[in-house]
Amino acid sequence: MADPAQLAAQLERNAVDALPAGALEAKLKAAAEAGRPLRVKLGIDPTAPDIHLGHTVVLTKLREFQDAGHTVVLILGDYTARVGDPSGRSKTRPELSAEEIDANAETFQEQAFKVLDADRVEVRRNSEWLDMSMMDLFKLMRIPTVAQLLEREDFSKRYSEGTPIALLELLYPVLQAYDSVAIKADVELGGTDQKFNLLLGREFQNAHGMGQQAVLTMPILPGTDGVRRMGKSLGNHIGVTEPPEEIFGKVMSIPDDVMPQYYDLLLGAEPDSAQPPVQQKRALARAIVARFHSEADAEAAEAHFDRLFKSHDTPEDLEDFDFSANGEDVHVPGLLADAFGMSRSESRRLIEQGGVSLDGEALNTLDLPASELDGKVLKVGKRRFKRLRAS
RNA sequence: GGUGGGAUGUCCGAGUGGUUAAAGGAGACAGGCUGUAAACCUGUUGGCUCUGCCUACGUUGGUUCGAAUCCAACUCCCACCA
Repeated sequence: MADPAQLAAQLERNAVDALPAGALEAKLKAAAEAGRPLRVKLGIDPTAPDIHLGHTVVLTKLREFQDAGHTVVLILGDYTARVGDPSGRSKTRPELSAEEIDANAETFQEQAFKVLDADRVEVRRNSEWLDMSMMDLFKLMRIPTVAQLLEREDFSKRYSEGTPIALLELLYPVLQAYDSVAIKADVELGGTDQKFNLLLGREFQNAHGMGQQAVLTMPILPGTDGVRRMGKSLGNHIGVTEPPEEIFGKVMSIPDDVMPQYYDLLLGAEPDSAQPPVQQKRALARAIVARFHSEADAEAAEAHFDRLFKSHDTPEDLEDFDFSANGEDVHVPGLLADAFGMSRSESRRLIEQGGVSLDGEALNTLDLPASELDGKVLKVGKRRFKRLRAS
């Protein structure tokens, strides 16, 4: 095992906070001496079914711990998901059903293993210990004070703005902090927005007379809009299970100025500044696709991208859309609506704006005979295609 | 429990009896430019059998030729006081 100081420095690379100073190194040292692996905690609430690149920032860091011989304790927050983490939120989260959460937890775990080494993970669900009696809960609720909880930026902001804060939400940090007690965490990782919760975990461990975890916070990856944090509900995410072409395309659409962050946080590398920005971004997109799929997929995705946006060809394997030809003219807005899942009014607008084409020719009529449509490529906007088949 | 304020389209937010499918902004989408970047210009942004029709301003009912706008009840939210 490497020298603790060196390893600590390596593990703290690109972390925003490593608290308290020197704690990680001390933990590593103690572990090395005792000859036991550290228990490194990450809690994820399965509020959405997919893991996106934002999640992988912290997962990648966990992987580094694994590679150094430590154990990752992945907590699927099935119980806390029902509470709803208010971190960075300005509104109360909607309530999820137990079934949704369960299904999400399944896929989450599966997808997390795209980054983590499955052999060195202990997967737990926090319902195992959070489904406790009120008496036990009361004991936990004595630990933090209201002032302490309200100190948190998002709470204090909501409080002073008059945005409602459910009592339940105030309880969230308590539950997460108790997770650390339950699994005896040595280290806990999270996004910078988790700092308060992670630190509260230390306090809880102390109150339970156990060693306090070291805390490591990672930067938040911006979404494809380059502004807000990546999140599924914000519609700016790139999911790790998305098809290669999708990932490639989405990466190509991020603003240039967040490229260095993507490089740093996802690849642990820097862009080749000798190259023009487009080339830097292509290399980034290739690397990300290769990571979650394969080199071959990355190449194919790039070729696909070029076909679409460089040579403006249609993709090679596009989906068929069967429409019924009954002798009468086909009402194109209806066809579009059925083929692409939009409203007829929306289709009509797109046609009027020249956003719809048939075999590359802009469409300007609303009704066409089936023979004019059969076998042709219908294109909507820049990237939605279907091949029409009369039936 | 008392008093006062509020609920408008994806979001924010104007609008206090008629020309309001509802100002403005954001976002989104489409077209131009381009590197599916940014910036910028233009257009669109409830639905439909689309030069018209239907549905919409918390819910229900009422006043009126006519209501998002007035009245009543109800639901929910916020603030202050207790």
